[in-house]
Amino acid sequence: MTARRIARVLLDSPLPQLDRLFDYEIPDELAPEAHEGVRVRVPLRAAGRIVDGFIVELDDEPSADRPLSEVESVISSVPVLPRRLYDLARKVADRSAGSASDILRLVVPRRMVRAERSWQNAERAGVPEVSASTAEWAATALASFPGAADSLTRGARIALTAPTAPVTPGSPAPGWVGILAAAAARLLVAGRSSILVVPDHRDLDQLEQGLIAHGLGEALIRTDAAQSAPARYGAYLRVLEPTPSIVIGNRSAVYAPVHALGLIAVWDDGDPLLREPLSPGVHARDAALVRQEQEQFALVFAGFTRTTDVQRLVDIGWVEELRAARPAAPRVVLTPLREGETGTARIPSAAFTAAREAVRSGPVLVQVSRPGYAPVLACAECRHPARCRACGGPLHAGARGATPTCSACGRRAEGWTCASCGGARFLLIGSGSRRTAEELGRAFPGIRIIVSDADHPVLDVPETPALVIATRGAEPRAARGYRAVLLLDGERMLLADDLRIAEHCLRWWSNAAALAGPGAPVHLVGVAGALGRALATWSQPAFARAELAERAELRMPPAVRVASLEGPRPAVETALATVRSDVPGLQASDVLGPVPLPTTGSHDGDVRALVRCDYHDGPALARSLRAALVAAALRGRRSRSRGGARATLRIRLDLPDLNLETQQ
DNA sequence: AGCACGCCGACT
DNA sequence: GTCGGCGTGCTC
Repeated sequence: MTARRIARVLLDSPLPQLDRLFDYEIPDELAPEAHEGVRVRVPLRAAGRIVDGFIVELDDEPSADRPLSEVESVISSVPVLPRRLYDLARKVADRSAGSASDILRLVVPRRMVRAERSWQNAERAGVPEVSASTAEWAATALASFPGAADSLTRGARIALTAPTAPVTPGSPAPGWVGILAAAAARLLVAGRSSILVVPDHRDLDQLEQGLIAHGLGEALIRTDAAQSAPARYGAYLRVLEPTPSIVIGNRSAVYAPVHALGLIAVWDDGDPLLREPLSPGVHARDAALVRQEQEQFALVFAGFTRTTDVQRLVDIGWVEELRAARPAAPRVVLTPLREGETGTARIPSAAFTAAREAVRSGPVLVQVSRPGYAPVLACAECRHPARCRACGGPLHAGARGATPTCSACGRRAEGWTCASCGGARFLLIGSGSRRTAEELGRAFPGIRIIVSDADHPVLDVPETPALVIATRGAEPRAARGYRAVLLLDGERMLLADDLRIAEHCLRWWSNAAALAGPGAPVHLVGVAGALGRALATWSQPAFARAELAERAELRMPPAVRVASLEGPRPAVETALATVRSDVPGLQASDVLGPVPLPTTGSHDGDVRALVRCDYHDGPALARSLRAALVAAALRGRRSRSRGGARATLRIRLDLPDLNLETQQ
């Protein structure tokens, strides 16, 4: 009996029933290349096709044991899936009831032959140098948080509120960039790598510029979904090199298999962009926490605000709070809105005066809740909301006198008449950014007006006088800070149908307030109470703690974990039965629904149920959901072949919210 | 997804 | 005795 070489292969398939390792024999001619971590093509006989996969491990076994198929070919001899990355993907997938290959697809780029060849021919860069001046700068910057350097080197889990001013006076890099850059520099000196995760592209640009400005460009690797496929693959090959580096990127960068990981920093973890929209929908914060359980590195959650998710970790002692030696806060002025004020009076006179004063010396930021001109229209006769004739969606106007357009389907409503009274005239309700710009333009003659929203974002504004009207999240940066910030429409923002709206508003306002220059006033208009006080006293962690206590009482996330199950009613009911018997800790009140899904076309007649549980029961819930998903996938084929509806079950774990309507 | 296998009824 | 339809289960 002779021994044969076998490979355990993870298949690149989204099918839940294939999410395990398959054994293949390695034919002699492939043996020299078939290392651990390489991409291979293997036959799946029962499926009658060839599929891609990764060799996760190698082994020897006697030939006679069982018949095995052979590895068909080795796609590339570069080991792109290190064992520790597979282990991480496995753990993250298990925690979220997803497939390991769904995680790895986000991390390991497709092979690009030319990029691989040029990387192989390029000279290996040595260990990146950190100049004495950079090391000294980093030490000084970190000193603004007593104990930071020690926490970073001992691999602590940290939550911190970033400074709104640059860490070095006069530096072009914002304070948050300075702190993250200094932390990465500190670890690079110690020969360790860092991963800095930010929500969007603009953050990435700023971070990249800041790192280069502080002399850390040599170690920098940017990973970015907007890169070309060869550039992504080239960057990934650099990440794999056995030298310390600083990887910056969006949510998927959290998995980067760098050498000697010393730090993962997640910036502004309340931004929804940090949650992967593709199944299984893992948040970068959760992925970082899982990773921290299997590797020894410092984990930093930094922002201008505090999410209830991170505050929960602080409260249970899993994450420690790192405080600035001299906490600096923007100068927030709570400005009430008097009854009966209309038009430009939605800006109270105190805020108006502050803007007039401030705009003489530079840019003033005005944050509004909605883009466009008039976001809502109503019948001038009966005041009923104006609706689209085709789909019933709400109408809005792009400009004064323009034909109304449906906000849901985009159709133009030529010759609109009111459905309830037949009236033909409508009123413009509310002010979007363009209408606000028009109003302010009249009030501030001769002052330049700049509008920035999600569709037409402006990244930077000059230091010259200007009124900058921006929707939340689209605020441009002003190099030396805004001379004043006006946060309008707070009341309206708080009306959104979202159970976490107060937390979100505090994040939007904090992020805008952080753009104010030193001593510049920030007017929060029309918001009082605990929320207004939290911004005014810059005490977001205390607000998050109070919010979390309320959520714990109501058994809402993040005090508990929540899963959603969607699909045809029988599939959801069957899965719920599985979950009920597998997770004994589940209370009857912890299963919500099933209720019919709003009909969106593709899944007509589907229902949704929510299941919530304590963190203690989370692993059992994830395992049970996974089993239900595999069972549904096997059963689903049968009903489909009988001509039945798609029997697929869709499962998500760790929803941010219980709200059934606003969940995507 | 796509293929094999096995059970059962209908035909040579 | 054996051909083939269809439901079921698996994929190294």
